Amino acid sequence: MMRGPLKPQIFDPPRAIGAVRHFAAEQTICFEGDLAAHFVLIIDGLVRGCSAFPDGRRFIGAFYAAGDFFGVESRPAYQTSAEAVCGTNVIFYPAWNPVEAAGAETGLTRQVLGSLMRGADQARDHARLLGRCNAIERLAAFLLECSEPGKERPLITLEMTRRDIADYLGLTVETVSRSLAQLKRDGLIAFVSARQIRLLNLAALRLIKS
Amino acid sequence: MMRGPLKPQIFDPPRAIGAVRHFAAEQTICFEGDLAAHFVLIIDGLVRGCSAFPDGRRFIGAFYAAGDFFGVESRPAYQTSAEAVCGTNVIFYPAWNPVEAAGAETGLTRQVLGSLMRGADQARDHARLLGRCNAIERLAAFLLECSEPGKERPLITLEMTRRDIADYLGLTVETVSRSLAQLKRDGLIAFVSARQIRLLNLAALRLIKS
DNA sequence: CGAGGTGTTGATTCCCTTCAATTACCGTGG
DNA sequence: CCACGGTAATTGAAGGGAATCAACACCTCG
Repeated sequence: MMRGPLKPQIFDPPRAIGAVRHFAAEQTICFEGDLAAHFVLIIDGLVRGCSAFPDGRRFIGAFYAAGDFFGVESRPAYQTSAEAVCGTNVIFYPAWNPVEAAGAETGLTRQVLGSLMRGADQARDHARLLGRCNAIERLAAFLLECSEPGKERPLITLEMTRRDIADYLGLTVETVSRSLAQLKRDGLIAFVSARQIRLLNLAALRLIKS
Repeated sequence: MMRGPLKPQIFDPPRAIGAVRHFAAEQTICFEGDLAAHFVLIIDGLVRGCSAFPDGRRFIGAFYAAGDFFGVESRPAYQTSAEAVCGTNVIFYPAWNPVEAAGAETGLTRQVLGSLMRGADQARDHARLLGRCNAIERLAAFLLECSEPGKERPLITLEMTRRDIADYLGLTVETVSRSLAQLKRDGLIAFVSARQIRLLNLAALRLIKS
């Protein structure tokens, strides 16, 4: 999450289908259950991978930012929907599958494979967070995820709503709001605005996240 | 989860390191943080992939059964420990990495790739379950996961303890016990013993799982 | 300026956890 | 074979953290 725009060199344009395509905020890029004929590379913007329950509950499995791939599936259909959180540019590629990819040694294949493995790791971390951490710990982990590494007191800009954050962290919007308020009270973060937060104490946040 | 023993043909013995190795119940097969020099194929038995928090909490990210691979990592070290739940036989292979694998088109590569992708899907499903489902729903999903498909009223044998189940579902042992008791009261399952459960109504369980 | 979505805060409820006690189970050894 | 010990599992009572319900504040944009 939270990366800058990509340089065109790594797109592998010859294999791309069509040019860069733009999606406005809240537009769906691919639908859960649809045939996964393509996978997608994000050039810039932010995408949420989400799935809906029959009764209206929603869950966001991951946020994807510039340089991330999504839509590489082990089954014929997309397992989750992908929706633009804000204005987002992407490139489509023909569906990737292990059998043919194992033979073709291209830069793109390597990138997709690496992305797959990192995605699996992240999903496992996410499950761990949701399985065994309380609200404060989830928020701390989320804020750290959103921050670029290396900065001393990073300023993070949240493109997503509190509802998105709640559906990502398995909480309610109220609990997200209250937990952020507590982190502020404790002096670990400061609000520039509701969507802009400065992390004042990375060490303490990492400790909470555990 | 819950598969029978494997046929030797699919092991790809030429690439295996050493012969089949046996691990007794509760033995650790690989340690979180250790250098991931190998990945592992399970021949028979059951393995839990788990990670511990500094304060003693534990989380089980997945159970691995015959035919499953684990230990294929995107980083140099194992992200989770792997422990035998019961007596388990495994084969070790030299660590797999995307770069070399992309060139080598072998049966094993294909299998590992497929396993990677399915593992990622399962981790996402798991996160969804932990993020947005209550205790009863988690148990229903778990029982369905443990049952072999196709059977009308499957009898499942749980090799793991209630603690293992709790750490997999992000609950306490007490809540696991109580939720199973409720499913029994509702006539959806029947206990042969604490570790043997018959699923009496798959349709209802699937409905709960949602 | 007003409208509507977004976010925060307060009061109450409820589901799961925690703490505690009892029961069931299983291997061991008399 | 059965008594014994220890772990595993169940069940009960009480407490707590997040959800729910409700009201209000804050932007953003027409």
